[in-house]
Amino acid sequence: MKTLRVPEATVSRLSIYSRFLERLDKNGITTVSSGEIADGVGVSPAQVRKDLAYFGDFGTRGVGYNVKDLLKYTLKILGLDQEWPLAIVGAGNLGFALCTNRSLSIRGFRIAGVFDNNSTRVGKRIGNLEIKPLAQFPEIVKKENIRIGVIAVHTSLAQEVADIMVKSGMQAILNFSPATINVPDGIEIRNVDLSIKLELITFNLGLRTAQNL
Amino acid sequence: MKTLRVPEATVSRLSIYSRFLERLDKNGITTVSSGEIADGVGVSPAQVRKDLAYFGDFGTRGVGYNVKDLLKYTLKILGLDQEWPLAIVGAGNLGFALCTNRSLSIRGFRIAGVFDNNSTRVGKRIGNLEIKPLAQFPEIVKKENIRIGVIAVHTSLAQEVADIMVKSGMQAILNFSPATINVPDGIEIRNVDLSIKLELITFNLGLRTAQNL
DNA sequence: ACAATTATTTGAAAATTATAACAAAAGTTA
DNA sequence: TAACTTTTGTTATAATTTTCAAATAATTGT
Repeated sequence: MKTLRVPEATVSRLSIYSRFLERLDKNGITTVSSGEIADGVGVSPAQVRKDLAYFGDFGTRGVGYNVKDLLKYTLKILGLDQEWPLAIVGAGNLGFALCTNRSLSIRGFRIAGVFDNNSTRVGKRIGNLEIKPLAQFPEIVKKENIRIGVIAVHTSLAQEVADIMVKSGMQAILNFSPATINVPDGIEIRNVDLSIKLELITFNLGLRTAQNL
Repeated sequence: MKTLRVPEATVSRLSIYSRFLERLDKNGITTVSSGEIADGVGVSPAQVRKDLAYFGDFGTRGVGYNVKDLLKYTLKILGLDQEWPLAIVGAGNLGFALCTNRSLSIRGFRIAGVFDNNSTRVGKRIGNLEIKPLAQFPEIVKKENIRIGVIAVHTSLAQEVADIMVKSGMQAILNFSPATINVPDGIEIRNVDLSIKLELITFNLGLRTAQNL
């Protein structure tokens, strides 16, 4: 099988294209050019074509891309032609926000379990989901066939939670804490860091004032 | 002034090094080598040295880096030797989570204003902060000297909120909605997308099953 | 004081990623 | 049908980023 390596940045942009296509489709637009996609999401047309070319010839020269088809392809490529159940550990404010976040559910993610060890939280409900004690994590993720775990606990507990996730057979972990998590090879770990982007901003604003721009 | 361009990836990693150093310092460790930093945060030692070298010669050959000093330098470089007041628009679950998030405050960010147009939310308090109507945004950010706006509203309102932020003189915007935001040149926009990383995961898990790894 | 060791600097090489240019294909018009 | 326009897919070029390797500096132990 020819599995040419795709840059991660390309996959991330594919997510963005995909959502843009969703919007076009919702607005009844049937055809779109690389240039229009580029304008819509803020990249160059060449980039759009190059990115899509990794996965196949989806367009028609002189015409552009069929919105519905390309949307279907991008979703398929991203693995979003199926529902992905998630297990969130940490039912604090962030965990709560994630559970109720619409942009996740729209894209095919379903919160299938929320866990916490804080006794004031366990037993309470978020939507129609009951917060379970962490001890039930292994059992529930097995029953629900969950492969992706989400860490939404405080930094100091993050590694511990990750270990439990690994032991319970999670194949991928999305970590919202600023901690650096260690996992065995073969397990995918991704971090969403709330302050890294802010620090990128302060770095740049700092430069700006330094140079009086 | 010699302002050699620093890769964005380098700045992001600097944030990570900086937090690692904070932890070392807290544990009373005074000296650290590039290899130890590398192990701690999951990059290569060469990468650590190269990244730090953009900003100066902080290390001593044969010894390594002084933790306290390097921490101070990294914070300074990132602009975190001062407090940054933030204005959050959107007091839903995500906005609430951001307001109460400790990892932001630890790094010198202070939520100086929370805004919403939902009348069920306006007037309520998050901690010791009162949720204000969006109409008061221009006035308050001026008074509080806020340069960074945070978008935590639903996708459909994101651009509108960004426009208000720009008009009110924000120099940078951190956008938590999956919308693509357009801002004039000179204004910095950064996106934190909750589902892009998840879709990167599903892409990779998809490949994995496709190849039976 | 000197060798041995450790670990940074520095600069070059390699790899990766993005940009630009262009030929090929499809549709359109005369 | 032939010329023209549009827009893709692809190849080539450029820029960026990471890795590697040699040179240098400080420390420790003998």
